[in-house]
Amino acid sequence: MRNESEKLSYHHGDLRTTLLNVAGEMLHESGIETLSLRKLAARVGVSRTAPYHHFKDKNALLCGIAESGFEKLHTMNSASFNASELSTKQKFSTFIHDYVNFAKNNPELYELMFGRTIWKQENSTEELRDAAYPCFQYQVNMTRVWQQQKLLNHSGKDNALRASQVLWGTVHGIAKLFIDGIYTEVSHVEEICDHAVDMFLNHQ
Amino acid sequence: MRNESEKLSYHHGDLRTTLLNVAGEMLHESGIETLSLRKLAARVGVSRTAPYHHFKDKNALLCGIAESGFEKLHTMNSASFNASELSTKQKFSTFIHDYVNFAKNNPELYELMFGRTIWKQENSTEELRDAAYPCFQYQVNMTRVWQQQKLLNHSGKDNALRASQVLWGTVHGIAKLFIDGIYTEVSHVEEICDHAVDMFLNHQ
DNA sequence: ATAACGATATAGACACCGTCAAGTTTTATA
DNA sequence: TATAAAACTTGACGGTGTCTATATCGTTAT
Repeated sequence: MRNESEKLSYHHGDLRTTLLNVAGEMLHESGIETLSLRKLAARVGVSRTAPYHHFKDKNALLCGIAESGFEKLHTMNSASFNASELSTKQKFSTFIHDYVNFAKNNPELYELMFGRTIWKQENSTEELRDAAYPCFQYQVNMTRVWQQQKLLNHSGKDNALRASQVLWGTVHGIAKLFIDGIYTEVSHVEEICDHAVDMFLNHQ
Repeated sequence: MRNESEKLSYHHGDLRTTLLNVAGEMLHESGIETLSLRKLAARVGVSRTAPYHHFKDKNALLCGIAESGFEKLHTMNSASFNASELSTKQKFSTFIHDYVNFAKNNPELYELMFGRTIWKQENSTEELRDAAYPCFQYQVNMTRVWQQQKLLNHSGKDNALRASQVLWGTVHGIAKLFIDGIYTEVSHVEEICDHAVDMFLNHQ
């Protein structure tokens, strides 16, 4: 057990958790580009190489941060989808808005969660995939329900997987265009989301 | 004037163009993460700091590469939109497929063109913006025409800018999910695009 | 109680990176 | 032909991730 007076002891006590938390803070504050293991270690008050006893490498640490992001996103999605006071149409609209707003409010975390840093070239850890895949799958399940309820515009054949990939592509794309600085007028986010909802709904 | 026998002269002769071309090759070969000015200089056969006489910094070089990408994309978009043998519906479908395929076939270039490296924090050069903005605007113009021809599903009010932002978001998002390694089955690209077209078309 | 051991933390070193400053060589201009 | 400008060079600095070897602490077995 550690207490305040032992702060300067050789062993930190709970370095893994602290690293994840502080790295998350630094990510939120100044972005993934400037986040370095050395600065993280300095801020935590530990040597440059200490983090390597808790994470295989920088990538593993990043995966750890992203992991908690997926849990957060998954929780958010299921909360609105199970909100009994919302109509089906409202649930769909809420999904679109919530998703993009999640990205808007946690831009650096979102960038990390869905960026090539983690996913390109087999960089994702098994733990990360275990957190991410159920989150992806949940979106497919929601889409299936919306299709069954004839909520979405389409010509004939239903395909929940393909439709969810298009929907996800849309929210992901809108989010990315804002996060990466291509769309600069953040005030238009809600309007664009409203328009997306309108364009996908079946108006017959 | 330079010729083959003068390859080893002190002055390169056309270093700026060569840097852009070789950097473009290296980008295509192994991605933006591993592209360094030092390796580029070595491959061109010039000192580490020589590029700085033609580009303010690494970012300016990257903007130069991206610039040509936007010209290529703009050309592609206007070519299909002006193809007289295509129906309106076919033009819309071609836009969606072509856009995503452009990204699929030039993943690293696309990543650079629309990535935060360039757009975040005022990194884009004026020349880049002069190439990119007309390309963005063209997509708005195409969308306006599609709306006027009642091609797109929606409830009532037309808004070309907002609709084009949603469409762009969709193709951008689909492209990014593939490029960044989240969607791994590249063989499904065409199917997803077909579905996107179907979901956006007015089927009445 | 103490010896041994594994987990945790450390400093040193290496190979990269972008880029600044100062100096050299070539070309263009007056 | 003298001078200035443009193109290119080497040297240096501070930053990065991460490998290796070493030191310390906490726990567990004798």
